[in-house]
Amino acid sequence: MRRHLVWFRNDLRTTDHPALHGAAQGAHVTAVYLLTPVQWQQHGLSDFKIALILRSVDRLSEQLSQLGISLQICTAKDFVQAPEAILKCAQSLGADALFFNEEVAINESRRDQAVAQVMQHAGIRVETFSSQTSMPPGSVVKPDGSPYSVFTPFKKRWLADYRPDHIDPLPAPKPQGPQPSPSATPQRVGDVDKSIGEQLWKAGQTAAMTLLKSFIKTRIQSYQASRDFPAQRGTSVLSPHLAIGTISPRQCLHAAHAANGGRLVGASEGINTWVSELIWREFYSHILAAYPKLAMGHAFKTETDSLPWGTDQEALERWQRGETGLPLVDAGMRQLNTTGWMHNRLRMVTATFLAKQLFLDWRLGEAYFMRQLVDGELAANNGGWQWSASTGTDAVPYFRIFNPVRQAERFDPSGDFVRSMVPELADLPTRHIFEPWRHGGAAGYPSPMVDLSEARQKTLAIWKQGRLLAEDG
DNA sequence: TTTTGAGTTGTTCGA
DNA sequence: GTCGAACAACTCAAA
Repeated sequence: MRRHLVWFRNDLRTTDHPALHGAAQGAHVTAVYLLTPVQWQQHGLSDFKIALILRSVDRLSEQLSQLGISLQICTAKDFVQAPEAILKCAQSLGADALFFNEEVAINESRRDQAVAQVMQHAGIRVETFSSQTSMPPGSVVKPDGSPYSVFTPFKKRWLADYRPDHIDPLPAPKPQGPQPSPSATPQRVGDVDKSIGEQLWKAGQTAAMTLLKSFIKTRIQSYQASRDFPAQRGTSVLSPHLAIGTISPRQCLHAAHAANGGRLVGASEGINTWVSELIWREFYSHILAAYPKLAMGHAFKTETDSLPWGTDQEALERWQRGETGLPLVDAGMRQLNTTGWMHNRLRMVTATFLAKQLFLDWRLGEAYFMRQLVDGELAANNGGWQWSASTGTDAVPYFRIFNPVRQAERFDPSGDFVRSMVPELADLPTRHIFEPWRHGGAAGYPSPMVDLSEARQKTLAIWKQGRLLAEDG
């Protein structure tokens, strides 16, 4: 019987796993997961995310074991060492072929090309699949084959190209003989303990599916109305699972459409809006695949790279610690620091604050988010930051500058979210809580690091000047 | 090729 | 308090 090796990466599940499904057709399957601690460190992957990955690999190992599949856990220093490690594993198993799902990010696809080369050299076939998005990057294009750079036409095309078979998730393969005992990841990798965030972030595909089902059953209908209020549990919070692949976007779309009688049209506002958010994720994956320069620190709008972005380390650290003196900004940053996750509305508020009120380089904010987020994905994080900084595809106009006080009044009207994250402000009445400096301040809480009105004027002036310079050539 | 319509998520100011 | 205009034109996508 043929022997196939499946390499698991950002797809830590057994259901709707094209590579696993493909490998199991008439062959004996073994699985491998490669720990790359140095790569994770260099990439600035968050401790929350690393720990969630480790725990999810353990769950995966158990699931695979029930299917009679053994999961080998190997370690390589970084991506440079990856091809050799995978080859060794394949050869020791006598594998005929290697199966895996593709990743778009630049380092990952370089690594994968190197692996494919090494394998072919050794006479081992390589078969790749796509599952990070529902529609593979590069597949949703304009009639002339070029990529979309504006979301709305992309979404229209995506919806027009939608076919049920894009959405129907694949089953887990049938069990293949006796159950091997599951292997486990180490308790610590580098400085990271596997139990970090254990209470917050439930690992594995079963937890992900439970979360999806409860969201579809009880919250998706009110998603549109409640998604912007960080004090409410209005969003799905499935992003950590999507990031590490304990659930697939197809499974999410399938569940959303099943809740609507299997149809796409005529869904409720809640379902439509949530599906739209999943399409945003697909949009940014397409964008990153079409413009690899985005993964190398370049703005989509090239001319914005020459704006005088700041690098003030002290200002950056105040923002990072959540000590800017602007309550909603600080609440968002502290939510990120303590949980690894931040509500979408606050990602916009804190990102806009960094790029437009502090006029710090948006790349510094992007990198910090990646280093902290449990759900960090290069494509979506970069897309979101460039949107906020007005440097990206289909970005917000440069003069659209969120005012964190106004945003707090609109989206945290009771002040409860700020109170929950910023204990220094917990005793302030709602009418004082968003601008404590106007009411004598609060013990232990800093005064605002910028005057919002002045900062806004300054940013508008810089952009106007930048635009004039760009026109001059 | 030209034309036309449209573009995630805001804020401020003055009537 | 509410409302419309200004912010700034520009680029994209499709007919």
